[in-house]
Amino acid sequence: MRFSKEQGLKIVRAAPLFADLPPDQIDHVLRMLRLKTVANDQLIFLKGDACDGAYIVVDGRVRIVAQTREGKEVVLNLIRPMDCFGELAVLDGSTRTASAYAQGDTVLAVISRYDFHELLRVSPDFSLGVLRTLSVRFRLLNEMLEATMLQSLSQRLAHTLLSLATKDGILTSNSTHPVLFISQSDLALLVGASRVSVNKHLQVWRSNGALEIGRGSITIIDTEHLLNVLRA
Amino acid sequence: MRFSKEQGLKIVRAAPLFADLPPDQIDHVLRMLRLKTVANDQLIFLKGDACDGAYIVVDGRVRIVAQTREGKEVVLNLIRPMDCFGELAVLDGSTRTASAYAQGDTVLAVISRYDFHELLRVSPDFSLGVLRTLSVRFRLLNEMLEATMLQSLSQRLAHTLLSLATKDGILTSNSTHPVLFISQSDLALLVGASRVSVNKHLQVWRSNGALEIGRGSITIIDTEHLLNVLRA
DNA sequence: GCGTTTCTGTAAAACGCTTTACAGTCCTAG
DNA sequence: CTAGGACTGTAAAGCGTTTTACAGAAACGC
Repeated sequence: MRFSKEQGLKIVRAAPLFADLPPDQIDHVLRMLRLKTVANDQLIFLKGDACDGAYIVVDGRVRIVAQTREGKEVVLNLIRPMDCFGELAVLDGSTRTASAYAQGDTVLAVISRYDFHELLRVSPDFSLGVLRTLSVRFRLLNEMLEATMLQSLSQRLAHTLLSLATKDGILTSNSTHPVLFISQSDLALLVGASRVSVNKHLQVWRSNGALEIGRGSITIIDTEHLLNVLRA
Repeated sequence: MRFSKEQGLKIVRAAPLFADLPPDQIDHVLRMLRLKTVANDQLIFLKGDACDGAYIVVDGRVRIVAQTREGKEVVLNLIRPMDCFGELAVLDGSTRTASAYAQGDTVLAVISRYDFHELLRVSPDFSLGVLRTLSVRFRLLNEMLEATMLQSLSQRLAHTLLSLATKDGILTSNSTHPVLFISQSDLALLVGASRVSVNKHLQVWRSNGALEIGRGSITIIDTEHLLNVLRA
């Protein structure tokens, strides 16, 4: 399905992938975008699949996931609106390095592999954007690898809580403390640990007054305390 | 210092980074390469450093390393002759994501940040090479992250042994079994574990007849056995 | 309203890895 | 020749995490 002109414009203007495009190329890109809606928890692509195209999240979220045959699972990345995913496989024409699932009902913009390469060919500005996107993602991945190899679970947990707070934290009217709407099981998937141990660490921080824990929500009371965990 | 014409030619022809260059650009690139020799274990750059340029290993090896203040350390990558490193920081103008040390006396070819960007500007073929190099490294990093998060130590060990065998394995005249010249401590750094636990696993495989262990060397007798560990 | 599912909170046992410690062997430099 | 350093081999204790199990509370569907 096609995007309406205004929808399309919003995407091309706001997505970092297109940030370097000069105005006269916007129309060209706009015609390449196809709309795709995905229901909650639905598969978008599986690790090892041949690639069809690159995606930009328009609304909702996408979980990039690695999993074993036995069902063990880790969330490698959470893609939020206006960010793209799946561009690596398009770029090098190889298979998907991980699987992607919709988290909540999600709207995607798709660029076919063919159009993506066409764009790369005609627009050096686009190449620049791709390169920048790729390097950002590279640094993220590197940071994650370092964290899992060198840091303790409590450090990784503190880090993801703080990072989630800046990205998804919601400030309610009557409080200055950011609230995260995430289950402890989903948190466990993000840090690559079991729910039980995640809960243990959260309990410690709750008793310290650093957190408040609700059903499906975590309120960060003492940011400084979590930062100190990172420095430890 | 400059490379001799023949040295330079060999590098430009053999390095994957330059694989896409048309012959008429080779001379241009050749003039950009500077020679740098580094003694064993000497620092090349430190994580967080501003970037000076990108490197290609000509002779010897380079360890890409992450480390904590307390001295805990992991080897993220081993760069072998004709492969490049440090190109990410050059590309996005940011700081080094990890530290680099020479492993053995090592010869490097350096391209300054300025020259690198000049090359990117004038040569789409070079951009292609950079993109390909980056995507290969990306897949490697991804695989490593997945391994550390989802696989057991024995699986990671088996994987690195097999991968080292194909890359550095040496076949002696009287045997068809590849020999790795690496200490168990260095192996431990590669898989991100302690020497003691690495030794334990190696002992198991020795008693299975899958390995032979020497002082500073490991001979892989039964490749199939290690492959089965991976599949388990 | 009632059963089902989802989520949190605990507890106990089991597991794997690290740490620490030490002995033995090989290698090398003085 | 000998002392020191690098490397392997082991053993035991300690630690953090996973696994398993279960209970209670909240949300949901019908």
